[in-house]
Amino acid sequence: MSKFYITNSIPYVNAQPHIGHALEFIQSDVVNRYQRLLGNDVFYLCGSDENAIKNVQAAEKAGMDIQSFIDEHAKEFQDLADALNIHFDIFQKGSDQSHHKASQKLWELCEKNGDIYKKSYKGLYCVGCEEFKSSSDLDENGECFEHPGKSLEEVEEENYFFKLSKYQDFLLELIESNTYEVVPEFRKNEVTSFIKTGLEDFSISRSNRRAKNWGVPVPGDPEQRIYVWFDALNIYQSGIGFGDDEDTYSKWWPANLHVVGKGIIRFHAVYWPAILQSAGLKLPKKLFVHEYFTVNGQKMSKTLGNVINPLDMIKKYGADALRYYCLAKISPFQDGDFSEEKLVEAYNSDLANGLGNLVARVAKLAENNKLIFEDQPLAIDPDVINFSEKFQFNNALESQWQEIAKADRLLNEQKPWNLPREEAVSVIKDLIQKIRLISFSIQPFLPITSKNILKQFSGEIKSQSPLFPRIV
RNA sequence: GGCAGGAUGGCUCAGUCGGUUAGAGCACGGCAUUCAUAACGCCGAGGUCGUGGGUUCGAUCCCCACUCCUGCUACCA
Repeated sequence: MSKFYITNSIPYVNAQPHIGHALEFIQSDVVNRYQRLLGNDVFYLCGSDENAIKNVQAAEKAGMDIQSFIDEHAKEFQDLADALNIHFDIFQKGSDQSHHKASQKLWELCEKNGDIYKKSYKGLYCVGCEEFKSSSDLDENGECFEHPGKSLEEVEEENYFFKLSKYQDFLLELIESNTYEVVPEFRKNEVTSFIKTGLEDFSISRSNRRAKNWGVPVPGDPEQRIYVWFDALNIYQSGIGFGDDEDTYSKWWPANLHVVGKGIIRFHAVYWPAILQSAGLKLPKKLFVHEYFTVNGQKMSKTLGNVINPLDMIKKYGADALRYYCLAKISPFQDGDFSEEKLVEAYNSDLANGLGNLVARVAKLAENNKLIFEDQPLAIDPDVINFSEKFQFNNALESQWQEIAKADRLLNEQKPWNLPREEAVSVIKDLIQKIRLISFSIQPFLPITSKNILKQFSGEIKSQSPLFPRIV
């Protein structure tokens, strides 16, 4: 048994969770549960990035004080996890004092190593938005979209920078050698080609004015706040006691796996290991990068109004149905499309007609024969192990659905309902064990369903109401 | 613009280190049928493998050009 520390990425809590968050929760939870099933000692973290300026702005817009605004939204993410039957060992909030301390400690370690220095930052400041804009935020006239006609001011301020450039060779070697492994391969290539274009130091603080006095104060400089990434990534450490509970920290760190969406790969594959190396801390082992959902073939966006609330889907179809769709019906390494129609299609064809129906027919046969099943040993199917190790959740499930089809065919061939009792019982017992093996193997994917089936197929077996009633 | 990846039946994808009839699942049609949730099983229809050239006895797979899509090309996260 070895320890396994896995992190979900840290959701940004300026809005409600959408179906994309559910996707990542589900994927990381499968790894979490799979590692536990293997017998490893697992710690599973999620948290919330709460120190960003956008949270402050979103709170102002909502007319709420920042802390309540953030707490409310963070709660929504935790509720989503609950609804999906996901249990984080910790949900580390960025506004928590323990996290503030941890971030200041990380800062001090990097500073001690000479990797933090002050430099002036020049940028275009929009008075209307009260924030700096990059060229991509501006229209063809060089003006902010929300405040056309107002030209931007060029403002200069002193900020602290992190010497990322110093770690260029180190990072290239780290990623290329898979010492810190980026999965899938094409994302790894993206990272190495990015590193090869040359790394520049990046800003890790903001003036209090720009930060609106929100966030973690820079140690020894009360005029500045630690800026987002340096702080947010550190939730992975503060959540396990960094700077506070060294025993717990040293038990779990480094992370065996960070799970992230493609949008934040650079921060995890480049900034983060550099910061840790600078601080003299251990580096994470692996980074799994997943893709995004489109909805009915279109990008999700608030303006299109096609944002799907995963809680609605769970209420209507159940957590395992949503889990199944997210895991089986899309490739983890490609954008997948979500639509309620496709969810229902998958539900009916695979869960109701496939797994659910097989369980129902075998249970009824067992009941008719007054069969008592004595437990036999269970093991994870080698295909499931093989695919799960590579995060190919879709292939893992596909392999088990082939087993389901095989069992259905076997039933049709053997026709135990026509056989004398003794022969029938032998066939049925064989099928029961096959179903139990399938259920056991899909436990990380569909935990509730798996548990229900194993419970039903133990001891005296009775026919029960359908696991997945067909949706008409 | 540069780099990377993709374009295969209605949908989602697999595949061919170039070789007689290009596969699967879903959806669809037919047959059969109860142990089962009008479910399972069997059978079937459905593709000029993005476009135009080239190499070859032969290309969906190799080469060139083009079109379209996606990602990356650093201080919004």
